[in-house]
Amino acid sequence: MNKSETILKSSSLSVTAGRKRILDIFLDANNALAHQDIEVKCSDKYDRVTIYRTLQTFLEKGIIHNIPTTDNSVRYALCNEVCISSGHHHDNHVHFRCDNCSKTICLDDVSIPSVKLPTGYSMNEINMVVSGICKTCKKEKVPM
Amino acid sequence: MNKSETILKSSSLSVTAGRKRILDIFLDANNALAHQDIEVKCSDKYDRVTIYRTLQTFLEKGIIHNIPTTDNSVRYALCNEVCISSGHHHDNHVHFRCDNCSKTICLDDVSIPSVKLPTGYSMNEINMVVSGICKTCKKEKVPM
DNA sequence: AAGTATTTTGCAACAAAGTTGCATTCTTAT
DNA sequence: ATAAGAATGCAACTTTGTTGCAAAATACTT
Repeated sequence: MNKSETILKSSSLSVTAGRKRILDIFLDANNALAHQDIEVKCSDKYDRVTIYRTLQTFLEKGIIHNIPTTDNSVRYALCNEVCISSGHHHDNHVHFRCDNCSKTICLDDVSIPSVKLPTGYSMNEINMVVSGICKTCKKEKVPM
Repeated sequence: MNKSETILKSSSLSVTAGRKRILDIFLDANNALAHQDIEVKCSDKYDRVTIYRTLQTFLEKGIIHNIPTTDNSVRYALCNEVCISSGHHHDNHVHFRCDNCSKTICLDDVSIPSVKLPTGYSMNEINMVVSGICKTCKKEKVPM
């Protein structure tokens, strides 16, 4: 039983070829993926509608979390073990979006600092997205 | 010369009825607006395409800024005077999205705390969106 | 291991959101 | 007042997202 299968079972989802495939795509990726990215990688085998529904299911089960964007193309990334095993979100990390390669990644080690809201507001979730130049792109520009 | 006209002129944009209207909608609003919200308020008079282009122009001129969302419907809000007069963004405030009324607002007085990125990353912009229950919705639930 | 109930999937049809080119209209500057 | 340039509306189109339903796959029971 491979990893994707284990995750699906532990989230009490039935194991189907499509779900395994999509989950594997996430496991292989080193950055957050938009619906579009997934479609490109497997629309030959799985229907667009299936991808929508699968992402929705994964979100609800806490297998992936979404990252807000400013360009109407929400990104999704695998949650950490804690989220997956508990079935709900514990993510508290900063996301980074590279202005150069436009990849979005989870900075698992950078946690979101707390903020004090004005009186009367109560807080549920915090989302923080930093943009700039990523490690890889910076390296590629400094050479020689 | 009213406010919208002043803003347009100071951003060196030509003053048209459509731009004035859309800008007035923002000036009147006490929360961030999605394209859809604007369309509802004026698609009888102005074409959908014009709204897209106007928002794009306002963004580029630093009249409005966009707020990332997780539901593929970016919100826009007026920038503060500093942005508008300087022609580029100086926003550094936290945004709040109410889970109840789903309005998004700028918390102009809450500034985004700084974060330390891992080595190799350089920072350009930070975006922070907090969700929870807003002042107004909380009040409405506590009565009697 | 077979049969059945339940879930998931694919398809089709549709609705909504966003884009592009071009002719017309409006602004601005002279 | 006019001419040059910019903005708008329209049409056509592409992309993105949604829904209902029949067929297929999965999981559960015995």
